[in-house]
Amino acid sequence: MSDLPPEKPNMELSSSCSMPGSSSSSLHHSYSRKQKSLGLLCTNFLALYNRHGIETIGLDDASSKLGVERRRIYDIVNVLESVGVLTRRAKNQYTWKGFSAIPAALKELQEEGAKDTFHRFYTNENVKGSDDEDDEEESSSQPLSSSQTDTSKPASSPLPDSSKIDNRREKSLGLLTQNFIKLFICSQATIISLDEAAKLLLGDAHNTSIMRTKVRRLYDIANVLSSMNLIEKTHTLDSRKPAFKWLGYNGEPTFTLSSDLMMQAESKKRVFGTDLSNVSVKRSKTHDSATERSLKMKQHAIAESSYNRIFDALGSRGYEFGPFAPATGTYPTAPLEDNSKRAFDVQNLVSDYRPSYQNQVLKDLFGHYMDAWKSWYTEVTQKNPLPDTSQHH
DNA sequence: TAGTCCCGCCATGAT
DNA sequence: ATCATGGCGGGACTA
Repeated sequence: MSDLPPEKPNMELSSSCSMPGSSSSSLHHSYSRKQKSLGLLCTNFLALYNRHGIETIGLDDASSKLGVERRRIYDIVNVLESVGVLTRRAKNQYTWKGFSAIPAALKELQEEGAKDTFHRFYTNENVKGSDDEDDEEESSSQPLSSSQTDTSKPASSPLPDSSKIDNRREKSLGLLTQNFIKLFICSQATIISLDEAAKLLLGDAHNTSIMRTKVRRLYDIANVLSSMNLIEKTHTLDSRKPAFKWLGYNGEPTFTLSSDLMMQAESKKRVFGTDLSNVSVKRSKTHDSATERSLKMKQHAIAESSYNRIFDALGSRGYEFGPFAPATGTYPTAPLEDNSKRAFDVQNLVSDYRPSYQNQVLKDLFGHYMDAWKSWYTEVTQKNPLPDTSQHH
């Protein structure tokens, strides 16, 4: 008893229509999906915990501070953990590792994917109209030990259970995230559409249903990975289909609480005299220049292993290979703007359970933001003379 | 219309 | 049994 306090969601949508114009429910605030996106939530999550002093994170704490159901926190935490940013410490508790842990995690994934000639999709399954072969194991740190790769089941036995757990783990968001990332760092692919990724990760499971689900999951993953700036949304060069480009770890980006969250705090209590409305440290991002550094781990030519084979099999239509090292900012294509990034609609949204903490936390954060921003700006400015293009007066 | 992907039911694992 | 996790997919939103 700690949940479901505020409201009992009946079925149906509660916040009826969004149709502007007619009707006269409320003044504004059309329900916007964006402000509830996993990506935005992740950004807020990081803004909240990505700073010195944070050592452990409680799921309840995160849940209440961010004003979302626990379920969503699990989603975020799972993918963050798969990249090393977090580690599960105990029930309800995670240890913050920070972005500095990403490089090592990526390297491990890279090696992991390189070796281990994925004997993936030994194809076919049997029984059950649904197939779905996904091997790959691994998780933390172990010198390879293919663990218990079941697959020794034929014969007679409805499969006891030994592999039942693996089955679950197999479909976990965390593992999916790692495999998704491996697709990029263990091959020359630079741009991959979620559709292709799903196909690749699945063993060619034409099953539409499974595909759909997998893709949904990939969207979730892509959103949080995007908010960390590890990937970025674009389109495949050829077909204009939406896809994601691997950016790699380029240093830790700056995170800012979504304005609506800030607004909540502000409206509740103007702690700060001046208006912080125009702080918008946002917009920075590491847009273009990010490319080059990403090939950091690209020098491993080992990739030609099984992955490439898979890519071949599917035909190289969708992806964007980058066999040549993009010397310096060699962008294969136009930046594609899309800067829309996350949206910060500042409207409304006052509901929320436990408004308590907010103020306090946010207050803290602001100090942090300013610092973070300043040091970031300084760093960037020094590292790169910043010829011009600085839209700051 | 084709993409996105939020929402929360409910199976499953931990206690 | 209760509580913690987290698959999963219907179908509402968006572009």
